[in-house]
Amino acid sequence: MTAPVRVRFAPSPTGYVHVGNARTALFNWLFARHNNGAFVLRIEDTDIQRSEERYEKSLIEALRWFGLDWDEGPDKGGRFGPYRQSERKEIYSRFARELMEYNKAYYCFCTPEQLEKDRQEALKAGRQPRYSGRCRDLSPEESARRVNAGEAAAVRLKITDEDFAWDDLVHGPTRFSGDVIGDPILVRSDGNPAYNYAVVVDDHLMEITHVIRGDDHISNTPRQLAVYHALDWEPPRFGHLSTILGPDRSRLSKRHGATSLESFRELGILPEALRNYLALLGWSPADGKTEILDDRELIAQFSLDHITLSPAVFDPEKLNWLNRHYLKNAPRARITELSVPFLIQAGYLAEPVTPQVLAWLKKVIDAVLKNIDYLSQLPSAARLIFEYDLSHLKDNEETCDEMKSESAREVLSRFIPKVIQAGRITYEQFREFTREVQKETGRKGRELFHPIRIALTGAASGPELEKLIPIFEEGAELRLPRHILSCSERLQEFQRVAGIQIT
RNA sequence: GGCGCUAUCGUCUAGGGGUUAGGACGUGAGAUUCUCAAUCUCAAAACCCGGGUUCGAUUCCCGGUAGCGCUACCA
Repeated sequence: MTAPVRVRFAPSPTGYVHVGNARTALFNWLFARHNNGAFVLRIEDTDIQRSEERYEKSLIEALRWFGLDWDEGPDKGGRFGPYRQSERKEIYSRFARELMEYNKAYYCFCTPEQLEKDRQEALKAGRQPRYSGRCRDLSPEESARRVNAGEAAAVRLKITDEDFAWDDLVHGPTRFSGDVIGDPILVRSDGNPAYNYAVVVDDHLMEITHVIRGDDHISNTPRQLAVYHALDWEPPRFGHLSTILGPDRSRLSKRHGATSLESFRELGILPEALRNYLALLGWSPADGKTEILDDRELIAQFSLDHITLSPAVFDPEKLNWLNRHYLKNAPRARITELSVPFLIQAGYLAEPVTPQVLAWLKKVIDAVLKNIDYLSQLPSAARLIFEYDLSHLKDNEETCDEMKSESAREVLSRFIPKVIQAGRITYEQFREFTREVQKETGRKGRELFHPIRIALTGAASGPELEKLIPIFEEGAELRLPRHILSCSERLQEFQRVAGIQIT
């Protein structure tokens, strides 16, 4: 009987969650869920000031939006708490003291300036720039005296290991020579624990069994192994994930554009699309072919065996493709609801959004959804519904040419009066009118519909008229910040601007 | 400088000592439609370089190159 799997995600709250971190979180979550294990959220906030506590809130909110849930964390507790590093400082100093008692750690009084000087000299002499060990053999009495005298001191671990080896969950057997690292800092002179020390203490005490993290931590692993060894603790299994790169093959960062959970949310990317995409970045399902996987499939199929070792370039186009897929397949009611804030922001809707407006909006979404990659594109895709703008008719080559043609004027001069006279029309009536116009003018197909489309929408392209006409007619009766013009209102306006003569 | 990680279409990847090197995004062409899109069909597109091992290497080994990471009292 093996111990139950316990994994964790341990971000520091910085105000946004980078996709690289989001992917690490996702992989841990998938691994935990696949193995029916526990997923722990721990906040690494030792350096965060009080004023920045709100960051934790937004971090948790972003992870929730992303679709992850955790079994233990600062917001829900658990029997291994507290789950904030800032609340665990006594724990770190307790083990540091223990280590010093056993002579496995010592006070270091070197100043940062001194250390920097050592470093430069070592570099110049072509030596490895690691800690010299100056304070390593100070007597306990002298150390105590200097600390009592108020001298600033950090705590360093005494490295005794020959080398460090572990069987990496994704890279396989990995080995580092012991002489590449100097004695690492455990506790900084300001009393805060160093990262490589705090994670070890936390991971051990929280009984973490598998540490899945970015491969930038590979060379930190020996340091952490040294701490496990000194404390006589059994280390967890480590697995290191490759980096996510930007299109220029440098590490993906904010300067590459939308790279945080928050920014994808603002763009109107669906969390399930992002989950699917990120899961595929560095991992592939066993058949090597399936691209679209929901959470159930992701969890069922997830395995550390199929992790790619090489770094992956983040491809927004493929994310968009997945997002379009999920957008089209999600329940319309949900997408409609999600789209409301974007349309309010554009000034097309205002609170309160009544059930009638929502019902109508569903039709709008239905008409324009296939034209967009993500929800924030909705206002521009639906613009020709909310606004009837003829000002660009003349500078657009396509519409301009169209309007000049004899056949277009012929079609419209017959079509427009029919609609204006009828007032409100249904799509069936519209079809009747177009059939009549067809009979009267002999124009059909593109020649018939294109001018009508331009007259009705002010644009040469857009959703099917079959969908637009009821939307215009029903929209005209709604109370919206901006009145939606009905078909006949549009055509009256068109007549005025374009000067179509009615025969 | 030292140490480490990585290397298959433009991109994400599957595969693996003998394959027509598979899939997806994107791209191009065609079909369809009142238009754009969506959809469907088809197409172009890859094993970093050099040396071993081997009957045979894209696959295994070594080296090079390139990219990335670490080399902190950052996390």
